[in-house]
Amino acid sequence: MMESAGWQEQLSRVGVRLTTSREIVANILHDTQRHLSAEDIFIRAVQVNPSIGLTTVYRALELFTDIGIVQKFDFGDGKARYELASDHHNAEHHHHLICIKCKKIINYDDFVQEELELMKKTEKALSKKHHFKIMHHIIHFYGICEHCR
Amino acid sequence: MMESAGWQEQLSRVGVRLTTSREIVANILHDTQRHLSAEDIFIRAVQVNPSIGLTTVYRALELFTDIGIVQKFDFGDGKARYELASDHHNAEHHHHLICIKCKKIINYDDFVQEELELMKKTEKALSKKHHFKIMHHIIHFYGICEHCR
DNA sequence: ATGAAAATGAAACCCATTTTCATATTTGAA
DNA sequence: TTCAAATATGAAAATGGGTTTCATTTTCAT
Repeated sequence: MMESAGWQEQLSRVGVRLTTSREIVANILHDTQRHLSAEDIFIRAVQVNPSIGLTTVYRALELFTDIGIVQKFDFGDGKARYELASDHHNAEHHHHLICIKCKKIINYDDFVQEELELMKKTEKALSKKHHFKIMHHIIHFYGICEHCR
Repeated sequence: MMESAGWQEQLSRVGVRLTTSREIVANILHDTQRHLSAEDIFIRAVQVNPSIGLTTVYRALELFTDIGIVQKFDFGDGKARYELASDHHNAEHHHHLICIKCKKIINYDDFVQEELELMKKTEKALSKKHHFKIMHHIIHFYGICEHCR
């Protein structure tokens, strides 16, 4: 998979070291479309380097989230999920549809164009009104999936 | 504040008992504009009835959430927050602006009209496409507040 | 009033995440 | 290159929301 390009520069720009652990985590996120938990990522990381620790995975994820190359989500099942931020790499802007029964998560990107326009407008207004520097937004739809009816 | 009206009927309709614990929790939620955690609610509940247990508060909140009269949120600070659902009682439809540093939460209701239209359209499309029965949605904006810059 | 069903409280438990701390790795200055 | 300071890592222990268990109490239809 050629490029997980970008995150390296991002790290060094922030003055943080480019380590193999971090590269492994970045690659795992880069190579999936799924919504992985820290443990999911850890399990995959161990395949690459059996000596990696869960703690390190957590730390890499926290770092990436702080820098802004990863977005952390809570879908209500008690564990956080991580995805590459939508404005990085090959990740497309999208949102989530969550089944409140089985917790299945579906990505969708319908109406993103309209949504982005409205969000941009809203962001602008909110920034001004509340003096916030807005970094990103999330939209979650909760419902019951076909299978759980 | 006169009525926490509505929740009683809602409970009995679902075949659940109307207890004083539940009333206390419902009233606390009804009387605040804040975004209370289970413990916040517990602390206030104890003022009313010192013998109430934290467990009971959690159970009432879970029940209310399941029934749909309360909405549970995760703003990323490790504890869930609860609000009356926006289509009940005196609660207005609104969304949240969250400071990623100090975790302050601000309600906003700008552009809700446009937002609701877009959301309705999106919900319809998503329902059809993914065979989901959509119950509700959330929108969170994350950024840095004036004070934390 | 009364008993079966449902709700409660305290304590024990669970489990994702964080912290601690001793060790190892990286980097830049000499 | 070499070395020391800064940074990163892993294992184990700790933390802390939230949940489960179980014995007791409350509710409500009869």
